[in-house]
Amino acid sequence: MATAGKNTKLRSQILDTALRLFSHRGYFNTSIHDICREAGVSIGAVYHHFANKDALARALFDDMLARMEVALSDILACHATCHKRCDAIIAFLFALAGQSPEIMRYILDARHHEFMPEAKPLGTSRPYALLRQCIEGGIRSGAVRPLDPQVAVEAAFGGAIRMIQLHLDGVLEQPLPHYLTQTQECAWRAIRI
Amino acid sequence: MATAGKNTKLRSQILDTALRLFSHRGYFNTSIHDICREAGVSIGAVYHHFANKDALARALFDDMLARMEVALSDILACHATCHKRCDAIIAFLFALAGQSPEIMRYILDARHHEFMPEAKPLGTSRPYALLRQCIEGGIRSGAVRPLDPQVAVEAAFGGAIRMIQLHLDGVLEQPLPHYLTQTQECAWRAIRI
DNA sequence: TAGATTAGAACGACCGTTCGGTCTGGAACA
DNA sequence: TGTTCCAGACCGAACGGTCGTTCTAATCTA
Repeated sequence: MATAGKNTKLRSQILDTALRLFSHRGYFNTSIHDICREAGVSIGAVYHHFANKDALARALFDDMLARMEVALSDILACHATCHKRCDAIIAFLFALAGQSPEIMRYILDARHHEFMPEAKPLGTSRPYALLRQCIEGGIRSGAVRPLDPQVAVEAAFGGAIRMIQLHLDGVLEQPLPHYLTQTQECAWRAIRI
Repeated sequence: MATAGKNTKLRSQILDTALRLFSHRGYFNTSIHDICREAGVSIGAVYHHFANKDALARALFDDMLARMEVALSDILACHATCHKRCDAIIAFLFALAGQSPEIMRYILDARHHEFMPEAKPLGTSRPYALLRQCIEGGIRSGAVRPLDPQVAVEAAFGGAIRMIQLHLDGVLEQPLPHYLTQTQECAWRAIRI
């Protein structure tokens, strides 16, 4: 059984290696044997901590989403206005993409439903709900135009997310922070009153 | 050898089936045997028309990109101002996502570098270049603020693309056309002077 | 008939998973 | 304290199945 609570050393070694390999080669191009070789861990250890390959990927995904949720909650708590919150969220996403591209790639790039059949799409996740909450607050306060919330969320953060994708694809000519101010400005102009 | 030029009946049967299966189950969850069964075609036929599974996926991808390029060129030719072009492009993308979700899914959803190692990212494709050309024209004419072109492209079309992703994930509450006007409006406000 | 096309059995390689086993630390007992 | 015992942690060879690909023969077509 996967001991969800206990964080043994091997368990996190496995998760770290899996994140690296999954995000670089993709889920289907990474075998359990690969993970074991790279992590210096036996096959038995993997199957001791995780029910199977799917469950390993899912544990990783839940981990990433949980971290993301904490960070976003924090931002909402630290900033009062919708405008400041949007700017801070985009800055955070850019920073995360710079520091931990593997996390970003795993969250954005992977087609999770291909290997986690019952996985909900990103659009129904808790972090996404926080983005929506941020925008809906702006609409209520009159800072944001009375748009459909889904349209407003994507208008506000879609550009930033796409910029991050370009960054991860190595297509961007400049380092990511170079585009931060303009991206924030466009995002706010798209939805502001 | 793959007879790239000749369009035999079987070849397009194979391509159609591959598109359907790839876009629903994903590349790695679709075997050549699956395609043969569904298309009512023999394995030999597949390997007569395509060098291997990768090449089949690549042929499909090139096909889709070519169609996309034709459609976008057409739009640029039919509309004079940047504003009208942006609106028309978003309307076209929405229409395509509604009529041929499989094409859209295959282009947007698939992680092509996972099975086409040397594939260029979408950000370097011809259709993307056309989007950029549209925006750069707007900047030159003074209709669009003098932004970095990459930021402006993503600000203009990122929201629309994300809305389409939500639609393909089945997360949208209303049918896609319901969101068209607001999406166009947000896009233009993000970049206009 | 020559060449293009289609058929499908067969093969080898890989991959996820299983399972019988070893090791270790500490609880229970004398 | 010394001994026994056990459960959780970890190991890795082996298995069964699938998949991409090959190959030879059959069939069509011009």
